Amino acid sequence: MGADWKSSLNLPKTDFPMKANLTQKEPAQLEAWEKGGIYGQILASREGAPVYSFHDGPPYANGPIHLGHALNKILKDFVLKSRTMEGYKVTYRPGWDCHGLPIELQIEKEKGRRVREEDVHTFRRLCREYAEKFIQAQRKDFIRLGVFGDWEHPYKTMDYTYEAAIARAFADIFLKGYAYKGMKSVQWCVHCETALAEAEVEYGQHTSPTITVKFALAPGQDHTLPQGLPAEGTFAVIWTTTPWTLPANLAVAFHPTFTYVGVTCGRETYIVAQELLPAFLAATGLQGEVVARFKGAEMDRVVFRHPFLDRDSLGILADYVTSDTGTGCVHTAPGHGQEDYISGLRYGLPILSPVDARGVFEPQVEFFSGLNVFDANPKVMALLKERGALLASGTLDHSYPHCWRCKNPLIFRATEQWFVSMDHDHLRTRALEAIDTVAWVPPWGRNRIYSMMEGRPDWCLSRQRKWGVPITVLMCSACKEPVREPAFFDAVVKEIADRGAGIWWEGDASRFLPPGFVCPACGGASFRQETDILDVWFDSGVSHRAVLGHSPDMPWPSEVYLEGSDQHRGWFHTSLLTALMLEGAPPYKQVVTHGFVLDSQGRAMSKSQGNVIAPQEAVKKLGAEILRLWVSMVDYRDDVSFSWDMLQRNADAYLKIRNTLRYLLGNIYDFAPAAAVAVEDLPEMDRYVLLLLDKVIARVTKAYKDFAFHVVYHEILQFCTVELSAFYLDILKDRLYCSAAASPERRAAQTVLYRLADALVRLIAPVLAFTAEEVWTYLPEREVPSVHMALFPKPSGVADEGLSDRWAALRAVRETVNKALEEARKRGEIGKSLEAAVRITPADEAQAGLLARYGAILPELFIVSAVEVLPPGQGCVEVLPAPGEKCARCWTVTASPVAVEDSPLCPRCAGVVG
RNA sequence: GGGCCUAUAGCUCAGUUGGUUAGAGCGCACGCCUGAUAAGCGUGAGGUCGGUAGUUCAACUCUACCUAGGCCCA
Repeated sequence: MGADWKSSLNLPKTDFPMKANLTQKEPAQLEAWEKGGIYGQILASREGAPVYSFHDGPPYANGPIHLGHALNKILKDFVLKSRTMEGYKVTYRPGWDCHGLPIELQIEKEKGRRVREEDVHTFRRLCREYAEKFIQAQRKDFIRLGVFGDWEHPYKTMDYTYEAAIARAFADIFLKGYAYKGMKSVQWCVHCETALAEAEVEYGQHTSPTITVKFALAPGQDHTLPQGLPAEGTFAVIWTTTPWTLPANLAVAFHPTFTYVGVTCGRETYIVAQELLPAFLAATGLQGEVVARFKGAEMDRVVFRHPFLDRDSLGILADYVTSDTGTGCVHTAPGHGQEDYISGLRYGLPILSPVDARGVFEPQVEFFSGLNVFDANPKVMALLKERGALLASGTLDHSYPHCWRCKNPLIFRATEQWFVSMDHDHLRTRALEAIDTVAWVPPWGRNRIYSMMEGRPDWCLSRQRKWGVPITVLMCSACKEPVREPAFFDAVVKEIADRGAGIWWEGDASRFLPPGFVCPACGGASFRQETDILDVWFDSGVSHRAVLGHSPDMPWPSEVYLEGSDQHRGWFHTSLLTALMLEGAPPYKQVVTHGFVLDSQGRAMSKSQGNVIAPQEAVKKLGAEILRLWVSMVDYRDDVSFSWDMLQRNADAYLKIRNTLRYLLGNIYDFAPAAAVAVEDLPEMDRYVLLLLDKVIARVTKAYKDFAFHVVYHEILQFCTVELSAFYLDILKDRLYCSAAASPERRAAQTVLYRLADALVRLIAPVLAFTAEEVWTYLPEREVPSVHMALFPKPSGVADEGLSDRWAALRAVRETVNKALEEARKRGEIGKSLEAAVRITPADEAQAGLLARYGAILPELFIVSAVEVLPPGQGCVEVLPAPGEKCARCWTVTASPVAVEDSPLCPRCAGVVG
């Protein structure tokens, strides 16, 4: 037995645990951060630094957070932390969207419908409490993810000050002339006498009457008729399941590309889609001869006559016309159908809807006034029959919308609503131009929002609901003109700021008018107040104004908006519109979007599919850090997959990074940065590694800047595994362990290890927020108490001078040697590589020159005991058992052992211990 | 049905303006080490680049269509 040489080695030493124990350590770290006021400290450390304005898109305060929320907030945290480490002062004030239908519905479900109807103030209080409850729950979960921010002072769209900002924004838009009152067709329950949102509609079987009706071609057409179609005795034939909507008929729609025929049956000629001709003939029992054949496009603006009213009905074109039922000619009543409404707008038709809230025809309606619409169906049919316009009738069982509460069938009814005009002050044009001044990440976002903006109708702001901010408009009872008195709005907004938007329902809003105010238009002194509330998209759409521009740390506009790609239609869209109306410029310079979280099969997560994974569960099982690492791993610009399997594999990657850092820490336990070796005095391999580090620093910091976090992940992991663990650190072991502790060569290695640790911990900090902080406390020196207050690493600035090329060539040789060693190992000739000596025949002079130049360090580089380089030849590597004796200290096989204390030692080790 | 988008090894990503045998890490298999040890090292096996048709001397890369999936709209 030789002496205990192991104790003479400088083996790694660190208390930094190999096992992360994240699920236990993270809560402790969070507590420490909170106790130390980390967020405030970071801001304080950036006093006077340039400001990076960041504005949070508010999640809806309804239900616990899901993976999509986690993805979004973690991405935001990457941005916040990385921009901070770039040296900016970044304030993060999270927000919540609180008003709106889903919460109303939830309260109605919990407390019953009466609550809403009986007392608006109680109802609103319940909604407010509900939202607050989920804000607290979501806030807790967001904090748990390691997201830093001003969680004590988030913005909530139901805050009185925020509600006042909404009302102010509406007032400004209104006073600038963007808002107008118009008609829109909505789903309406005649029993509940209310408009219904899409979420309140239930589809169920319903039996409707069907009628086939002819519309005569109007005499004296401006249009050239298709060839073969008689100018007289010709009819377009429509088919409908809602006879009662015929009094509101204003058009007949044709599909522009369908083929239509004129079929002559007796003295009359009927226009129907060719494909539906057999069905038409079967239904009517007619027989006929096709006399004309033409495209639907030819019917554009051809005029027909209403079957029983003294009114024209315009031929129009529409893509939604189908050829599976009916006749291919579609009865169009813009006041009674969604598609009809759109067509009506396009053709400039009035939105006629002569039906009141109870579903009763208004007095001016000929034949049917005072009748309930459903009761009117048979009467309409009778009248059609009387006029000879009814070609066929029957019934149809089909899916039809019903009220989710009273279960009665719904109707479409045009009602008065407030709109934002897309044309006022060229709003649409300016929006399109503004889109091109914004940087969209990924770039296709530009096209997406552009085409939406290009095609969208006027923005309907009205909601016939209670949980929201009222449209604070007063209208003259006499002439119906809205009041445009600025003092009125000032008074309303002030009152809302003090006591909340509920004040609108506290009696007559005329109290906000200046004393003695009369209608400027007619002199009337009596006013009626608007009862609608604002679309919640308006609430969040003005967040830039409610939140930004009030303090120097959060200037308007935001540098970036970062949300899911669905927000091209949502928040990005509405925010842009409000900003252009209010400020004349977009509220963001850059828009970053992420995709949706899908399951491992690439399918959407849904309760019905049972493939939902909760972020809370992932945090509980593996820790927030692993979830954060997952976010950084995937390319979020597409949809991202999530599965336990993936997360588990990610935990392995985490351990690789963690262990690499642990090894670095373990080998600098006796190193003081003051003892660092100057870069120019470092061995070439050490300088080469610093060069590699510089490249990683450059690539990673650029990736952060470009929001390309998955590049960060892959760069770091690649660097830790390939460059460090498998190459540099493996080779360095001999030097670190066996050299004299304070020897220049060991100090050189430690200089590099320290730099590596210091740089890596900073580079990973935005992603691995917890682990980086843990590592930070183990560094021998740190200029700030938290890694999150630190800056990204500066490059060492090592000059290349051919270094990377030469070392790339050396590493190629190393690979060949490894293959040869593996073969020898397979033959059982060696175990570990130190048992081997290699003999290299270079392939050419160039390689021979390279190997000659580095001859002295080749054994170290290959981790073998001896290397012999022969004259250039066919390029091969031979592996032989290394001749000599195994050094008892460093395990290298040495040809010239020295006996020290009965042990054979290599000359180097003999020198070190002697 | 329309708009936008995605599809490269089991997983996550690379693949520059079309140009040799499509790369990496993880995972997997086999082996080594036992002085990073619930660690470390080495070697290896995995892909007809979603499918079909086309443009081209040449296509993972360009075009069209199809399939599967996602978001938004209807």
